[in-house]
Amino acid sequence: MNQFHILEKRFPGRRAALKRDILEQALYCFIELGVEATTIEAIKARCETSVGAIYHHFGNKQGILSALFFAAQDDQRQHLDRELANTNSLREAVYSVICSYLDWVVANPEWARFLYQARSAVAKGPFQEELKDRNAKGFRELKAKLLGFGNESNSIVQPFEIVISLIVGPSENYCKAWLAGRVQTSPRDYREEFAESAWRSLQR
Amino acid sequence: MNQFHILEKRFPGRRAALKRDILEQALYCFIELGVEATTIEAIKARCETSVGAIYHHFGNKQGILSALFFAAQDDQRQHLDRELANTNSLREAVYSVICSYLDWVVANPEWARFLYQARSAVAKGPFQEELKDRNAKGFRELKAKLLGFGNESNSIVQPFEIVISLIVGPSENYCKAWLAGRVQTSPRDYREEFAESAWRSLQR
DNA sequence: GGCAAAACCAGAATAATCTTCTTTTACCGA
DNA sequence: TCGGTAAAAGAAGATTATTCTGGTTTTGCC
Repeated sequence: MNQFHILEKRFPGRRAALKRDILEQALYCFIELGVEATTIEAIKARCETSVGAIYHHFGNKQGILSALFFAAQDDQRQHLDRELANTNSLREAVYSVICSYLDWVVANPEWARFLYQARSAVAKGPFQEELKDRNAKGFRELKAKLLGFGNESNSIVQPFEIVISLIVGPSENYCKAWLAGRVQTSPRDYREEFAESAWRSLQR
Repeated sequence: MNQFHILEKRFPGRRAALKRDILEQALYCFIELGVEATTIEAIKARCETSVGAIYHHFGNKQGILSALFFAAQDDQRQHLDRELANTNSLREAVYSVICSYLDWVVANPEWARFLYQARSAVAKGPFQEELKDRNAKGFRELKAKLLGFGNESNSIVQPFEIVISLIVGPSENYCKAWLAGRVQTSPRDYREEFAESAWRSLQR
């Protein structure tokens, strides 16, 4: 199982082999050269196919970018959902949001790097609506889960608007720094610190 | 004083008028259409100049992007430095980091939006080294300031690596959400919450 | 198996875009 | 005023994205 199980899961089977290969090589290019600097030609060369095939599968460059982006985001969200499913208290839920995030980034550093890099491009591209819908759905579900612990949820400080920022903000910031090489220690090593710290920051 | 005092300060004088205008229109395009989608042609059209003039001043598209990016980042940093200069305790320093950040974003929403959007493009482009150096310098200085409060600084929880993430992570996350329209309340209204919350999260 | 329809793939042709180059013009100090 | 340097214009060239046309393979169905 290599790091491309994400693609295998999303585009399974023999028929989609080239599709997966294009995406895999495109991911490499995007990470290596940056989104703007990777050309269709470069992707084509890496997987020894034709521009026709690429455009057949993805329509245009944004199509490749978006397919990769949504695949990664969905996998991340699935991972979160699995962790979140069997939590029975607010504290557990907060811990699992943070830990599942840190774990996913450490397990999929290339994908994480790509997610950070590509977000703004996708947000401006032809799939901006889909991105908005997905994000809105994600936030709605997370909100429902966090507010679903009855009385305990009331202990949460202040308006809910800022709660998610308080929970994931620090972890997100640190993961970016780690992926950029600005700090060395793996985010996993700080699970406790981030989780505990987030929990404290929620108390009034 | 419009929102382009940042440009006036950085490229002053009559001679630089076109230069500023190009940057101003380019900023508009980048925000409106996204970095990838804005063409030199579009910028040219907006300020009624020629491609020759644009390339004379900036060399290439990345040059425009980087000039804007560094201008914004420097202004933001100057704002931080001014706030930070007259703080005399760790608590005050933490507060001023957060408040100066929130204030700057609210005062310059277009620039802030642009900063978030353009970062990854600059990080991959021909000015990546300059970006790295600037960031490294910024972190070094902030670290020195925060650790310069003698005994008080020792009360800070755990390794310093994660301290900056704990401080600015939530604010940053919330500002992005606000600029994207996902939340409505101005970041300024949550100054106290973010500052207090960050301070608490630092205590052991 | 045989057939039609759809999906798939290749590569040349086209169009959009970036960048360079040459020429002209404006500015400023001596 | 004059000479030099910077500024500006716009045509020409290079790169890159996208389309189009034609052929091949796979699939669903009888």
